[in-house]
Amino acid sequence: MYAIKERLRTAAGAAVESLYGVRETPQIQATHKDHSGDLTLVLFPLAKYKLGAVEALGEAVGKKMLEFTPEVREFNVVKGFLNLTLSDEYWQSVLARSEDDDFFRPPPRREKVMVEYCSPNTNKPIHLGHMRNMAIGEAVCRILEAAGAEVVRACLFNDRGIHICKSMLAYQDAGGDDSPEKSGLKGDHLVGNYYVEFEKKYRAEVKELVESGIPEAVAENDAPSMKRCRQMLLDWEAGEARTRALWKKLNDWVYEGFQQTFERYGIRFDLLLYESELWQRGKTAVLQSLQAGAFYQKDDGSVWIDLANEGLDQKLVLRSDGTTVYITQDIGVADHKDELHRPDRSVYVIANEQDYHMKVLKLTLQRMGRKYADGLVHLSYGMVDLPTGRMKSREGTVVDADDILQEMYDTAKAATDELGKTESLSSEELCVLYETLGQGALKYFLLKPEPAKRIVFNPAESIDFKGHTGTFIQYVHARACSVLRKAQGLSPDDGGAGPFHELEIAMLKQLAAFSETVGEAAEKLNPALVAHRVYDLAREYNRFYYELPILKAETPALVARRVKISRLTARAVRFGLSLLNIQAPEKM
RNA sequence: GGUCCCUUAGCUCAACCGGAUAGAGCAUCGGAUUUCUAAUCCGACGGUUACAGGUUCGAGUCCUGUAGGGACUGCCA
Repeated sequence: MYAIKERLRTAAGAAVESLYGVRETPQIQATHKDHSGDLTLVLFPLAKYKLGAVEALGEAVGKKMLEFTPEVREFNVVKGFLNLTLSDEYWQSVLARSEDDDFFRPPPRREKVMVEYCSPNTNKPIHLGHMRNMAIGEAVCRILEAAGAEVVRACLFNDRGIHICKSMLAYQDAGGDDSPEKSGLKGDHLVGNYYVEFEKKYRAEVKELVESGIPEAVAENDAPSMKRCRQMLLDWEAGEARTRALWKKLNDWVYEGFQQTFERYGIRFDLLLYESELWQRGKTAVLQSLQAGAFYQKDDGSVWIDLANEGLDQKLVLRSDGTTVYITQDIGVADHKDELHRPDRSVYVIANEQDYHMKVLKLTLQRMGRKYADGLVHLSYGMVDLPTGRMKSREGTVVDADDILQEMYDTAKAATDELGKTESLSSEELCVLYETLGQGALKYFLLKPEPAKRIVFNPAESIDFKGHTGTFIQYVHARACSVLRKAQGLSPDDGGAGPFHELEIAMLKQLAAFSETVGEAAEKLNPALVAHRVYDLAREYNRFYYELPILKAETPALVARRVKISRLTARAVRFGLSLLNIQAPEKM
């Protein structure tokens, strides 16, 4: 649709200039559904030249278009809107081009993009919030690739720090020789359980101290478990052998658990970054920039950046004892990423609770003279909340990723079995199907809303399989595939099939609009646009399928054309879902 | 106090650079299968786009203000 829109717009601009001598290229958009036509030129802006009534201008431009633009079959004017109807020859040419490999792809972008997403802490399992992050991150990668960009998928493991020591400490105290093999638990779940154990014990200590009259803030600092935890962090930083060995053992278990979840979810990273290897790198950079005058130092030795000119506050970048803080580490990681891959853009898929932090990071890097900082993009998304509010691991209200994947599988199985139309599938194929449907529903649920909006997930209500869902779209794929299976051996020649039915044109419009949507989604880093497009296309096909005979159409040529539209639909749906990291089943 | 995000039908979400009578799904009610997969389709019901101003041929969309919800603003990560 790119090409025709641009052509008509240019033609209209030329018509306006030849008629009135003014240079004004009108906007073009899809024609409103209640008016006849396919594309509409908006002529209101011509009013400012005082050339006469806009209706008269529309008539004149329309006549020119009809005369000189073969794609236009007829036109009508409503107020300042010039509605154009495209010719059957044009639609025939779309159909002829449709088999091209790049029919659904936008003009290629020449850029290298690094996308960092997921980035979990290694003290507890992945939860539903990460799943939204991964759904968005992976979809953005796939969309960018479809748009011709080179993509590097990066994941940063927050594998060191006080929170890691918490699970280590609890394991050291009560773990004995517990292990994933012995407990039968995935490594990340096992370690997560010890993290919860720590929090329980620690909270009890704090409560006891508070009851003995100590203020809560002091109690939180002075509780014995917390003191030991801080000591453990110091030991870790000093490289103390036993602490390091324990750290490595638990983290390796966690990584193995994460890997299983990533695989099941259909995700693989190109670049794994470990905070434990990079956390000190930012310090040198900060000290250099301090000398260069980008930062200032207080009397106690701490280093700060003043962002008052940008409407923000002062921000600490190095502690008085010379140790690093979160943003120091991020500076180091950013340098590291740039050095490794020199991406044109570096996208951070991180929840909107870090909007402020990411703003500070970008400004700080710019202040430090990092040219690559201009290419930093924070892809911010809303959190996944429960009806009761935020998920809190401490309170045990997190929705675990592995649990929800299993629940989706079970729900898909129950729904499929109830319908009972899968006799032709083997038990292996059925397992794949349940997984495909369960994840399709889940991922679509996570990707459908605009990333910026927060999502409320109610564990008591299962995610829908009907209506505006992933399942609906998958169903259309299965339906179209069924038609294609039955069409094998029929003549593929769609020549002379006669004028297009309006429902055929509606389908062709959806198919032709696809590449434009992918381009826009890549531009805006917004998978929801693809999600909506593929749904609209699926809905249109259901109408087409219901209203028109395909295999029993009047003539062989017409059968061939409608089969071709079905094949295109299946291809578009498969492609669109693949951009969302969702599988398209051939039967369901 | 400061920075930012969100608010559209009972519920969950759309609305392409500002464009025509704001559209879908769920729920409710009614209809469609001798025919290519009914996880579907068609219809009905449902709106002062939180509120008040402003900009203009035209505002859900842009600007200002107000209200409500949320996040951040730690020598935690």
